[in-house]
Amino acid sequence: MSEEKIPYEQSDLYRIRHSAAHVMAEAVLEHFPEAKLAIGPPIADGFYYDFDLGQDENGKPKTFSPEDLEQIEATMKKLLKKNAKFEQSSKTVAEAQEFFADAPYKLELIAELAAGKVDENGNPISEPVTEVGIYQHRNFVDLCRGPHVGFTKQVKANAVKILRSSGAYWRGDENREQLQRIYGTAWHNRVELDEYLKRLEEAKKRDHRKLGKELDLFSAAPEVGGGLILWHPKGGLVRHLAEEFCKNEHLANGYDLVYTPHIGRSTLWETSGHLTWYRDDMYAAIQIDEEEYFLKPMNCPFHIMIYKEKMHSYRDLPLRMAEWGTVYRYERSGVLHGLMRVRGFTQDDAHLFCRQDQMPEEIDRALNFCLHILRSFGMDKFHAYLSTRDEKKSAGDAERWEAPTEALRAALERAGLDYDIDEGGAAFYGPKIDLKMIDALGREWQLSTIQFDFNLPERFDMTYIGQDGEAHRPYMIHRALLGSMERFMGVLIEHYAGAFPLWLAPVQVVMVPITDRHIPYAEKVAEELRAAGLRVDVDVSSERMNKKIRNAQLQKIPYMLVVGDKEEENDTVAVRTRNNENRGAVPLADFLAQAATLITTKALEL
RNA sequence: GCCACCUUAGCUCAGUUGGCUAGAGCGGCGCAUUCGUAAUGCGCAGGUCGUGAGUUCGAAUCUCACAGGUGGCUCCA
Repeated sequence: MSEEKIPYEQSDLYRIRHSAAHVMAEAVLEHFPEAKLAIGPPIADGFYYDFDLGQDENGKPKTFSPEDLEQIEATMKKLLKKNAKFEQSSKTVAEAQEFFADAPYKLELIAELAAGKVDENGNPISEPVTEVGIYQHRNFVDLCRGPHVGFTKQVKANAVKILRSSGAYWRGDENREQLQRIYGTAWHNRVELDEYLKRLEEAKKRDHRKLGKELDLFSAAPEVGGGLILWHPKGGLVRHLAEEFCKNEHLANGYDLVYTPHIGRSTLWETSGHLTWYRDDMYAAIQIDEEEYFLKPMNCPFHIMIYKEKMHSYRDLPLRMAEWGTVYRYERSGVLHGLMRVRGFTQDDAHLFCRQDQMPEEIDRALNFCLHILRSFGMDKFHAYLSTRDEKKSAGDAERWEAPTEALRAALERAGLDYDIDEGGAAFYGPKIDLKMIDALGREWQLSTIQFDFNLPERFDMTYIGQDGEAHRPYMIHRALLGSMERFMGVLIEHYAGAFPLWLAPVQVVMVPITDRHIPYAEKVAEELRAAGLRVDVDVSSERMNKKIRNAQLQKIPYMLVVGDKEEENDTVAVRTRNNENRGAVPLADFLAQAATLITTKALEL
C-alpha cells in the first residue's frame, strides 16, 4: 500500500509487471516462434500481452490451450531466473521500420507514432515522433518506452502467475484482427502474490450470482431467456423495501410519480430519434393492427408526452417526473452478467423539466438527492465522472454546452466529490455526471447518472410560457440514481456480501426453540415481533439448536433468538447476532425497542 | 457478436488410459432423538451424464454440430 502515494506508472510494481510482460512474450516466442507481437502493457493487478499466432492448417486462427499456458508459465519462470539485463535504447523511425519489418503490429504502431496520431496505448499524442523507444533483454527486442526493472531476476519467479487467455481485438476494434491475449499477474514477492490470489478467492464468495443462489434471492432460467431476471420471494422483498424507501423519498423531495406503458407506437420513437440512433439496441417491432409498436428502451418519450398534455407556465417549473420504468434493451449475448448487465431492467428514472435560471439549482438538488439515497444504503465509495462534449458528435454549439457543463462541475465541487473528467465522453445530446460503484471483482459499474438533454425538448417541440408571454424551450435533465434496480441489487448484494442491514434483511429474526416444547413460546414471541412489523421465522425443524443456528448463520439472518426454559420463564430471549455475538438473555420488550430503532435509523450495525 | 473454457441428482462436486446395475456430501422425505449458541443418528427416494449426430464390440469418457453458462474482447444502466 506504500506505493499508493506515487502514481502507478512510476511504481515498482508497474516496472515489475511491464518487465514480466516482456519475459512472458519471450517465453511465448520460445514455444511459438511464428507468433507476431502486438502490445503488452501493465494493468491494474497485473499485465497482459497480445499475440497473433497465425493460422492452423484449416486456416483458422491458432489459439493457446490451457497446456500451452502452463508451459509458457514454466518457461517464463526459467527465463526470469536466467538473469538478463534490460537495456534501453532508441531507433529512428526508419531504423525501427526496418528492424520490425516482420512485425506488422509494431509497424502499425510506429507509423502512428511517426504520424503523430496515437501512442502505443492508443492515447492521442501531441506531435509526431522521430525516434522510438526500444527495450532489449537477451534476444528479445520490443518497441517500448518502459520503464522496466534493471534485470529479469528483479521479477521474482515465484511472484508471477499466468492467469488466463482470451481473444482480444487489435486496437480494441472488433472489425480488426482478433489476437490472443494472455493475462498474468506479478508482485514484489510470493507473499503478495498469495495475498492477491486469496483476495480473488474471497471476492468470489461475495459474487452476487453465488449469493443470489445461496440466499434464494433471484435466478435466471434458460427457458425464460438470457438477461431476464426472476426475483424470488426474498430478493423480491429486498427490492421492494429498497424501492419503497426510494419512492417515498422522491415524493418527499418534490418528485411526482408516474406510470407509463412498456410499448409505444413507432411514430413516438421516430420523433424521439430512437429509431435513428438507438435501433440496434431495440427489439424488433410488434405489429398491432396496422401499426408498428416497439418495446421501450427508455422512458423519456412517455414522460415528455405527459408534459405535453397541457400548456405550462413558467410558474409550474421545475417539474420532476419519476417512474420505476422497466425497459428492454438488446445486449449481445457475450456481455450479459448476472444482475449487472441484463436485457430487461427497471430504472429509477426521472426527468426534470426546468427554466434556464433554475438549472444550476436543479442539478445541485439532483446530485445531493442522489448522494442522500446512496448513503442511505450505506454506499459511500464511488467514482464520479464528468463527461464533456465530444466536438465530433454533439447537438448544439459549444456555447450552449458551457453553462450546463459548468453547472455539473460546480455541483460536483459543492458536493465535495472527487471526480474525473471523461473528455468527450458525453452523449451527443448533452453533458453528464456518472457515479460508478466497484463490485467484488473490482469492476466498475455505473449506477447514477445525471444527464443534460438539448435534443429531446427540440424534437418534441416542448414549450412553456414565460413571464414575457412568449413560448420558451424548457431545459431537460435525465437522471437515474440507483440506475437500474437489477444492477443496484447486484452491487448491494456484493457490498454487504449478502448480510443486509437490518432494515433490508428479508428475514430479520429467526426464533430458535431449543426443544420442541419451546415452540409455543417461540411462536408467541414471533407473533409479538411480527405485530411490531418485524419479519420473523420460527425454526420448527427437528434439528438440534446448533444446526438451527448454523442454518441461520448461513442465511445471514441478523438475529437468532434462542428460547428455552429460562427465557420462557422470564419473558426474555437469548439474543445472538450473525456476527457471532452472544448477548445472553434480554427482555423481549428491550430487544424489540432496540430493533425498532435500528430499523428506523437504517443502521448498518446490529 | 468474437476467442477460450465449462455443462454428471435440487445444490456442490468425484468418476483413472473408453469396459460390470454412474458415486459422495449437502438438501428433500421417513423414523428415532428433545439437546443451551455454526452440522444428532439410521433409512429411503432422486440422474435420458446439456441436446443431437458420429466413431467403436462397447461412450459420462473420443469427434462434430447446436444450446446454455463462465472468463476476456467489443459495447453500455
